[in-house]
Amino acid sequence: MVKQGDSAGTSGSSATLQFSVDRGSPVPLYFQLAQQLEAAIEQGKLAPGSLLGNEIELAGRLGLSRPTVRQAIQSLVDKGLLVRRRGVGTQVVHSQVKRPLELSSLYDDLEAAGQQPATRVLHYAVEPATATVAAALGVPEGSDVLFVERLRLAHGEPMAHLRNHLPSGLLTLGSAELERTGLYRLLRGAGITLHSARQTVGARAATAEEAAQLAEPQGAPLLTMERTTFDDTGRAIEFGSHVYRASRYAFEFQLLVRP
Amino acid sequence: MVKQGDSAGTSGSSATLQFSVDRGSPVPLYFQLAQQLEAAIEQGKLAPGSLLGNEIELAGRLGLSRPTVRQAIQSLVDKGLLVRRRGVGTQVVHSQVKRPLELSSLYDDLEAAGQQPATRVLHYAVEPATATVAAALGVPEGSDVLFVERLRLAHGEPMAHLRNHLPSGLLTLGSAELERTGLYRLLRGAGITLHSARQTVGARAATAEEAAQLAEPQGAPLLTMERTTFDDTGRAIEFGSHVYRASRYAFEFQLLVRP
DNA sequence: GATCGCGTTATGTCCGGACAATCAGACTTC
DNA sequence: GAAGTCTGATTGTCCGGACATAACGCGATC
Repeated sequence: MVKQGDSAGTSGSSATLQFSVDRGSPVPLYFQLAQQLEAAIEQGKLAPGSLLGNEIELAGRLGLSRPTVRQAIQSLVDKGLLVRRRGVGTQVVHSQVKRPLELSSLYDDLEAAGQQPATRVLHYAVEPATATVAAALGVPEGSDVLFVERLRLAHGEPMAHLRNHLPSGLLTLGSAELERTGLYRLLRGAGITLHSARQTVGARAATAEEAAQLAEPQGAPLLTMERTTFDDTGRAIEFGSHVYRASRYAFEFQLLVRP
Repeated sequence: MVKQGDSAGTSGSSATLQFSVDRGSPVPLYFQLAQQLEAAIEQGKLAPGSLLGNEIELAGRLGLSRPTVRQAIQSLVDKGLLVRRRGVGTQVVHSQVKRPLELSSLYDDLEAAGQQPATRVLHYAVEPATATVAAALGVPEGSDVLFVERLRLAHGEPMAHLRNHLPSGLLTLGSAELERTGLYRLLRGAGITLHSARQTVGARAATAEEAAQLAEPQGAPLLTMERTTFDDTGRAIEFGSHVYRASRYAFEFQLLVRP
């Protein structure tokens, strides 16, 4: 006797959904499937908690091999969208997982939130590296580094004060480009592949100068972040030392537990 | 003609290192290899920047198949220890990558740093959920939740003020256990598998009460963190609202770019 | 009626092979 | 001498199968 006993009947199980792959496309098959699964999850076509249907049957239905299907599923497990349970199946996770944590610039974050970001370049010069900067970037003390000081605005109001040091000769970026977009986008555009970053987030009271720049009362609490970014060869690409108005900004992120 | 042309001869290449797997062991072969590779990297036996040697040859030398070797390598790539380059090979990354970001409690962090953590339980009671707490935990407003308020000390000095809300009936933890260890360790010990968390990190000035509890002057900048933790079924496990002395504590973490 | 054992079902691990895509360096050509 | 071209090396993708292992539900047993 067939009855719609639980959620499997009402909310779309994968058996009812139509996935398809294009073998002529240059994009890998597992990636095509992963994209379609992710889209189905985001659109609610795959209900949270619902089973995905077993891999071997799904592979047969799509004309793919099981390793390929597994690769697609695994990539979504790594993103935290799916959970596998041996003997049970693969389930869509309930919670609202967005992104584990992107290496993104403040500019992109603000733009994505529709905050109309703008940048004012306060300082732009090649200077000898101080001891702190040299240690962070792994270059000799006194060697040339590009020092950029910027004020980031949203809706015309100051949000953060950004100080960045970059090894000289890494890329040629002009002051004009920095007014237009974020630093990370410029780095990526220059063919540099960002790999990892080491961050420290803290808080302190605003100095008189900072208070004036950020339109905050003196001694107001500020959120601070220091970050050193590395490319995939291990070279330090950038050392940033930023302060944010705590009244206007907070870091928000998701993190996953490695199984 | 064979000459030791470059670094491969001097710094330990994988060809000279002896890896071995035990087929009788219940631990997966790819995991055994991954552990040995990771150990070799951490001990410097595999120099940063050095090539790992091609997969197919490594597989043959160990008596494994290429997919198994690839799985081992892939797990280290995910950890950020290795970088693969098509047509070139697999390289050991230079930088000091520790951990992408663990879902750890402050207690464990302090203990690992040898800071002699201690906990003072200020409040411990089952109370009806407020609107904020109910929304964070996904339970009806007014339903029973366990409310725990703690003061965390390091070397006998106050470090943070921790407020946690847990859905009632999830686990039975006594006030005594909370004095002894961290909350996350207790949760894991109760068989709950932590999956993901949503965090917000900000800063604000200390209230009079907080200042007194944390031995800070009134209005001193504090680092704040709000965190909701979920298990792998998507249930909210815990909602925490914490403040840290900014003069004594900062969040430090590594993050990787998803390729 | 409660407990134990067993089979079903699903993922986890592993194999051996095949072809394609890409990178670096040597070679050729202008 | 500088530019483009070819070639070898190495990872990326994909296949089809095999057995192991864990979880759940069912029945049989006590």
